[in-house]
Amino acid sequence: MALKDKKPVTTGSTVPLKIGEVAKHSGIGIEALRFYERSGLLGRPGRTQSGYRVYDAAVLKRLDFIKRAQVLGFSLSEIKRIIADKEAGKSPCLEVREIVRHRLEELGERLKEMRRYRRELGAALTQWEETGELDGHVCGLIEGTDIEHSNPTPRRLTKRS
Amino acid sequence: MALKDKKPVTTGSTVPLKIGEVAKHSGIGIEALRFYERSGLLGRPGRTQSGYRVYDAAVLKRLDFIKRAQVLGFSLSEIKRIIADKEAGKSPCLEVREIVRHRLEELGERLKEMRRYRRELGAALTQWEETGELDGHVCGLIEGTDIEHSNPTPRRLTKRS
DNA sequence: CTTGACTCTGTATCCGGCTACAGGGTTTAG
DNA sequence: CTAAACCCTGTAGCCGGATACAGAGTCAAG
Repeated sequence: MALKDKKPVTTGSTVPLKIGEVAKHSGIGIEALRFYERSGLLGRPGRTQSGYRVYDAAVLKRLDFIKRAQVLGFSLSEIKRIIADKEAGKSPCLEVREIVRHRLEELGERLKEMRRYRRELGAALTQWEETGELDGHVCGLIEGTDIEHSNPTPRRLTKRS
Repeated sequence: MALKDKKPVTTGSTVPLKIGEVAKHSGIGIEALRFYERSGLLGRPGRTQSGYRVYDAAVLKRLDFIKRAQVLGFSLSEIKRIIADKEAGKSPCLEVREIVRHRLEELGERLKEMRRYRRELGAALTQWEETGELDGHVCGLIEGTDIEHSNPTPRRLTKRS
């Protein structure tokens, strides 16, 4: 206690954050942070002698990246690979390129599909908002399978059990 | 490679498909079909006296709808609501409109985000494919948290059991 | 009749991504 | 000194969306 490394700070920009603070600033939740750590997304943080995690403010950027990537549809394990490659100093993200390119393609396709569908939906929407009726577009897609076919519960004519 | 129309396929007349056939034609898998049924997405099909499910070919359209909706990010329970409303003859999908409109908005936003990010990623990709180096864009997003802060596992200086 | 493909129900399992909780230690303000 | 507010580990649970398997009945061909 005589020597508290509490806040010499100042070195670079390493303001030591405890997990709760990280949670607050990142909006990610303590449990999730630990979960990320377990999952290898964060790289283990420093510890105080008593075992408390101490984070460098930079972790916030990382978390931000993670969130963004997630929103884009990257899975945690992909994100992990991306980060791992980068971290490992492995030449500029060899497989990351793969992942990214791949994602990019998928992205493109989903974009197209979504746009197409959006048009469809949007059209149907306005159309039936005006008419108060829909004729076939969206709900037309549902159409059929008239749910009311079943026999009155013939469930067990045979004697099972 | 249409369905075997061994029977007059006139209005709603049930070309009886057994679950396996439905699975094959829809590409959805027997277990999943039963799961959907349990989840209320399909409305219970007819049964033979022996209890086998008998589907009307129309179910294939429904399944198609489900798949499409899923791809678009609708959850099964939303899809269920949509279908339920339609089925129930409830006036033209009142809440469906809500759902759809809502989705539409979300869709729009995600589209924008995705496009933005795609640009970023794409840019970084080509750039570092040319230079063989990346300088900051994508991987720059990762940046920081230099993983190597930890003390050599100081894990438990205190004695905790 | 026998066999093999198919189906039934019910329960268990998986995966991803968290979240909760129990049962402790630590820090700090009063 | 004490209590509150943190933090720790470990394990369990949840939700969505399936998937697997066991154990039994059914059906059609040979």
